[in-house]
Amino acid sequence: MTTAKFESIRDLPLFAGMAEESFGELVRGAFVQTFPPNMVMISEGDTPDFLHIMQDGCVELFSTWNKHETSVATLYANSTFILAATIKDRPNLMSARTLEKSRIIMVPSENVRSVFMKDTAFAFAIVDELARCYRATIKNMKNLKLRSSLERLANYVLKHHHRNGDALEFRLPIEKRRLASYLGMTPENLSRAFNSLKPHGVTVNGQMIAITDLDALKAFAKPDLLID
Amino acid sequence: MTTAKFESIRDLPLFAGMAEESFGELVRGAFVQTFPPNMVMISEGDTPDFLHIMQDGCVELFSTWNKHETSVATLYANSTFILAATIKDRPNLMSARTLEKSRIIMVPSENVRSVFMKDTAFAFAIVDELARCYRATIKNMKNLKLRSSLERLANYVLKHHHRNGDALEFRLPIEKRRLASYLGMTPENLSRAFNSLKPHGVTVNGQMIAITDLDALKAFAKPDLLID
DNA sequence: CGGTTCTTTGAGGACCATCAATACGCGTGG
DNA sequence: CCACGCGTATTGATGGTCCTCAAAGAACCG
Repeated sequence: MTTAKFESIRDLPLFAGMAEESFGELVRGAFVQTFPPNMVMISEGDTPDFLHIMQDGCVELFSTWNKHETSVATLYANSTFILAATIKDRPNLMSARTLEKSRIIMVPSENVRSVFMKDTAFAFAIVDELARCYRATIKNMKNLKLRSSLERLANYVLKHHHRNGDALEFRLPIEKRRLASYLGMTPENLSRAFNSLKPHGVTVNGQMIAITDLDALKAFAKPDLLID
Repeated sequence: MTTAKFESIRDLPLFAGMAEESFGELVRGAFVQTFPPNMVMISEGDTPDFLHIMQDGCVELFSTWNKHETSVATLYANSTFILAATIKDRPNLMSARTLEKSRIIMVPSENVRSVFMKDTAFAFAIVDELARCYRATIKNMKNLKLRSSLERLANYVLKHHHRNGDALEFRLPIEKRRLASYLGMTPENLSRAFNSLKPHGVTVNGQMIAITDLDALKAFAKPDLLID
């Protein structure tokens, strides 16, 4: 069966509810591709021929304008991307590069659009995913516009504290220069910002982050359910 | 027929393709409400009971955190809002206030979700609208992260030049302090920024904006299809 | 082990926010 | 019609945040 090699994504929220037949039609003509690290696989402005689903690895979405570049998001296993561009059949607004060796399932955009019309469960899952991405981006923008860079960093530390099972010590998942770009600051400033967080209960050693005073950090960061 | 008073929205992209029966079911229990100017009708954190469709007037979406407020978007006739929150049945991420007296159609969120499951054309239209909003927000974020405040203002002027049929002179649609907030700056700085645009071919007189040198403005603003 | 990239630190400057004061616009009521 | 009050817009002075440039230290990789 040709769908066998795509079993690993069958249970993702985006596909779990759809009929077996629809899934078969969706992955017809799909293929798995492995990319080496640090490879730009999508450039903004391109028309999206494939919906991308990450099976394994790490991918950064970023954008460029007038010699400036900014990191928009970092994606890990089981993420889908350029869904919106695929659906609307419009040019991608962001570029994508691998940060590590990554295995990615490429589903032809036409399949997505045609199966969407036939399978209600799939359609609903797509709406759900789009709405989720949209809301995540709104949160991101609020974060940028309402907080200083130090506050953004503090909340980033708190968020990853939770993502690591409330561990008080964890490793940064990405390079600091990319974190800086994601947070809308320069690497130099990120370095200084980490130092400025020391009085608020955060110490840094290389990639390792340690929270020494969780209450102080929370008091400073003021995390918010409608942003974080 | 109860759908008569909703005929004005029947031709909006979101509803145009759906079956008459579905439309009837959608607007069952819907109603029109008129709000006075400067009234907060949605507060972030609220659960969305109604999809809002603006028939007439002007509404600002904004957000607040830690005593700071920022303007996210300004909506005019025929816009829908809080669609994502309605679909996901999650709390609103933004507040909404009227800037002028506004007439708004309130469609029960449950109707949206149930009709969505039955009417494929409606489902597709919702995906289209969500994808559009998502992409608009990504553009907004790129604008904020990749450009200086002066560049953002220059591109704002260019965009409204096009929205007004390429008129070289037009009236600002909103107060300057809201424009400042939308662009991520203070009113004082916006005032100075307008002055700084003079060498680039823009003069300001109250609410009136005049482009005196379109080429110079474009050269400075470097507008981009993937942002603007 | 040498080269490359990333990170850190310092000095200086650009950009932007804040505060304060004045000018402007507009609607209300005297 | 004018005076007044209120919110908005502008202008200047000042300070903070953040970027740029430069150089040194640390980590990574062939």
